[in-house]
Amino acid sequence: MQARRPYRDLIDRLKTVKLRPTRQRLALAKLLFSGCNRHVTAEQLHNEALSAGVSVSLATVYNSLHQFTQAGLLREVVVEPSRSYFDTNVCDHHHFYFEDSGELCDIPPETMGLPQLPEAPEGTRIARVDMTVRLKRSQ
Amino acid sequence: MQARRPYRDLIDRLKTVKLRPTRQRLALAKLLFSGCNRHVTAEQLHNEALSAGVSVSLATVYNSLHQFTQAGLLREVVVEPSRSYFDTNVCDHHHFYFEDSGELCDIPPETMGLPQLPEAPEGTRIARVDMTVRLKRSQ
DNA sequence: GTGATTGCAAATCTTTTGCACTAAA
DNA sequence: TTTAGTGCAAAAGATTTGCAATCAC
Repeated sequence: MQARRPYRDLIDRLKTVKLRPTRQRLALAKLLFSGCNRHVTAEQLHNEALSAGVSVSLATVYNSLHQFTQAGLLREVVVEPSRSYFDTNVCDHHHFYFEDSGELCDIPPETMGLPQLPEAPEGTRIARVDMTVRLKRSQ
Repeated sequence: MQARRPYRDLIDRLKTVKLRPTRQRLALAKLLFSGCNRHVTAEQLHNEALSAGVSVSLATVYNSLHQFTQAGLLREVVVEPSRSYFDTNVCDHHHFYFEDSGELCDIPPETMGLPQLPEAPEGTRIARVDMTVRLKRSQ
């Protein structure tokens, strides 16, 4: 049933967060949100868009990624100095980071207990907890 | 007792990790290791050195920070895209990150239980676990 | 139409690099 | 003296910005 109006859902999704469904945003949203959860860098997404025949500038990719993040559609993950990943899974969860390949991957929540969190210091509240389990090839 | 040979300990510390105790490395080591544990960026440390009347180039600060890190004297902490912090506390521990000020601070280990870790995937081993509790001003 | 969005190229910021010079052993 | 370390200035990445052209409403 979706076949006849492939963009309707994405358009609604963008409108809901008050972003105009432009050609570029729609194409990027399609790449990001039509399949499984993903972890992408701006550069990767830009290349994917170009490969898919969508002409978007890298600046617009950055803008869109930040707008999507601000709107709660994406989450920014910092694991490396000087390269940001954007995660389409915005639920509470943590990451494996493969140091050898630079690949990022969700940790299935059921494989780890909830960490016992410390209290937030006076005058602050916890905005988010990020945990990264850094992996290396064994031996 | 240390007063008469203020640099002896630092010199030994550098020699132990096979780094020549040059004027610059000693000055940086002094700033980093003479007081309490610290979290600094390259830029911060460079400014401190200049303020202390030690002439060091920023390139040398970067080199030294990485050499110290490789030698296990420091630990690199990634909490922000495109800015690295270096932590003089190399024991297992986690961080509070004050998003408003960019300040980084150790979480006292006794205030949080050890998280139950997931198994490392086939063929990998856990190199390190980084947890960052991101804080915002409350209300 | 009009205000939001885009693309481009230039600017910015952090970090790294190449290489001649200097200093530690 | 010999090799490691330093400083500088230039290069490299990733990201951002300014602004005229374009597009969604």
